[in-house]
Amino acid sequence: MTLFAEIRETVLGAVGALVSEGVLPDGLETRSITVEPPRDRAHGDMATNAAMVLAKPARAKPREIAQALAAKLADDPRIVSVDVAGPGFLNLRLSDDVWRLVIAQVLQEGAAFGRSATGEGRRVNVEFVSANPTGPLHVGHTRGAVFGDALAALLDVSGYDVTREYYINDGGAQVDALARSVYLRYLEAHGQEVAFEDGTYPGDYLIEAGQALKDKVGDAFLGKGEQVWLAEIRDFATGKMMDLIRADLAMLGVKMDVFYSEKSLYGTGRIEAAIDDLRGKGLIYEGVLEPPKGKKPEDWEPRKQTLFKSTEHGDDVDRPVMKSDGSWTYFAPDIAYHFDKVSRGFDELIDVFGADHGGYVKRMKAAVSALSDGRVPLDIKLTQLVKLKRGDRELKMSKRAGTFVTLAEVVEMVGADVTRFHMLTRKNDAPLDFDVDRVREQSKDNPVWYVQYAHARIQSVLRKAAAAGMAADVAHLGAIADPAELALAAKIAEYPRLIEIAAASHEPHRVAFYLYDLASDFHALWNKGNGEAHLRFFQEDDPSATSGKLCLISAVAIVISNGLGILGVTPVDQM
RNA sequence: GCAUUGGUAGCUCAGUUGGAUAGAGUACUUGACUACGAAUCAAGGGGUCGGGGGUUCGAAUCCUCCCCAGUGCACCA
Repeated sequence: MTLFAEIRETVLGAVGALVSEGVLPDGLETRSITVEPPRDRAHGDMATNAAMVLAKPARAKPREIAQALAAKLADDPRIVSVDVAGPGFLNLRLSDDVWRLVIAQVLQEGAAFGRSATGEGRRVNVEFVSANPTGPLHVGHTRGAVFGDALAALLDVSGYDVTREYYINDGGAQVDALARSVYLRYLEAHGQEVAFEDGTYPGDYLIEAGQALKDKVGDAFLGKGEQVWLAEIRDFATGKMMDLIRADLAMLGVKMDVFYSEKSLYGTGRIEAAIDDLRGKGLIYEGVLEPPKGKKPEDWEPRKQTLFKSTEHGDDVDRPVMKSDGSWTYFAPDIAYHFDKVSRGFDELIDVFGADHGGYVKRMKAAVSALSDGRVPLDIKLTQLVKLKRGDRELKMSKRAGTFVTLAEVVEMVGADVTRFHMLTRKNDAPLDFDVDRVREQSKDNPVWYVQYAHARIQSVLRKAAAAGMAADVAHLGAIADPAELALAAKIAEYPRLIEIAAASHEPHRVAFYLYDLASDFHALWNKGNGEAHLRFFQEDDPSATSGKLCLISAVAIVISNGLGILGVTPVDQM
């Protein structure tokens, strides 16, 4: 339980006491009572809205309830003062020892500080990246990869049982195009002149695959028709591309637990089974869709299709699962795949998509809702575009022109840590500028360095103290006494709550912003030591004060390290 | 036309899920190194939270209607 939750229990206890005394009526709804840090620290350490929330149902004035609660709360040894403020806020000031205990707790728990059991071991599947196996990952995929991985880590520390999963789109027409492209490279490896037509992939990255194919099959496919080689080259090529993609992910430090093949759904009755499940629920029918209003496709004509009644589960129109020629649409295997996820017993599903797939969200949610009878929630997180820049120059991405920048290139330029952190300095659904020059800057313009610098500074002090034979010792926590020091401790105390909120909202970027704030508070305290010598962490002539203050900064370092761990960034001891 | 994501300081963006006088960074101005790492810090100005209406003790946040921008819109994935 976080410190805030503990104090909230205390507040609820005070409410209960007033109920039993008859001051407040019984049966009050207390769910919306919150205890949180006040926006302005001058108001105190924590604030609760209890009196205002209870005022209406209790038919009493908020400030009167607040007064009564204040009297009760003042009895708690951890609370040194309670003020009624504004419309009925209760501002609590906590004893210094509360913060010192938090520091002790951080030192004791170390890497476990901030972990919680709020997930209650629920099984959650996070599907992300899932790029087509037709080439290396580019910067767009990078954002999805970083976001998904950090979200998975966030859920992991919050007590969920997390599976990281990649869906390989190896069943559609694009892998046929890949196979044909590799065949061309294969011919090239045999010294033939080839031309890459529309619908093929002209990228250089397939040259190696063509050569490898030649090494494997020799001249067996020369002069042969597609029916001879297509299936085999398709498998060969997608295998090669997945090797490439795995290597890209490894560069970023992303490890998938499951790679799930779309192809494995075909010819195994699994798509049929999924559709049958929907049919059994009366959600499959033959019908003709209305043409979209406004912009009508030029070749539109009424066609009878097999449709999924997704409108029953919140979609805007019903969606085709089978084409008029009797083959499956791309949506059918996706339904089967999510049916499989539900069948595997996950309690929650998360899909991370690029923003260009936003139009796909409702039908996917409808499918999961129908397949699981509303039991399994599916959250779909969209990652917006990344605008890659170098200074003022935008690096335009064009697949056709072959000028797209790969994940590997970005990581080689700036490193995995910088890439990961920077990708998380924006909310997932806000566009992101990624300036390869700026992110390498070593200044506070650059949040990565700023946070890393705080960590390195702390290690520097710890090294210096160690050389003088001093180390952190919780026996001297009393040395943390200045308001500025206690404020930093209070910031540390917010960390577990921040993690809970970030996990609940599926928003890892909150961790990055928190770390920046924490680093900022630390740097501020450091500089205060320039003017006020007693605030310096290392006191040459006072070992006991030093060992107490070292506890404080060690705790900062631990929290930075834990937070960076969630983001997948390695803290540095020296810069 | 429909759906969807955005619109917050000159610029780039947060905003603790409905809380108090809306915050950072950047830029600009002015200060702090005989100093635990100045790769840092402190101070200052800067806002009709796109606009109107509604819900209530209380709205950047929820509802509704407009405006602007990105994305997507039957047998392609």
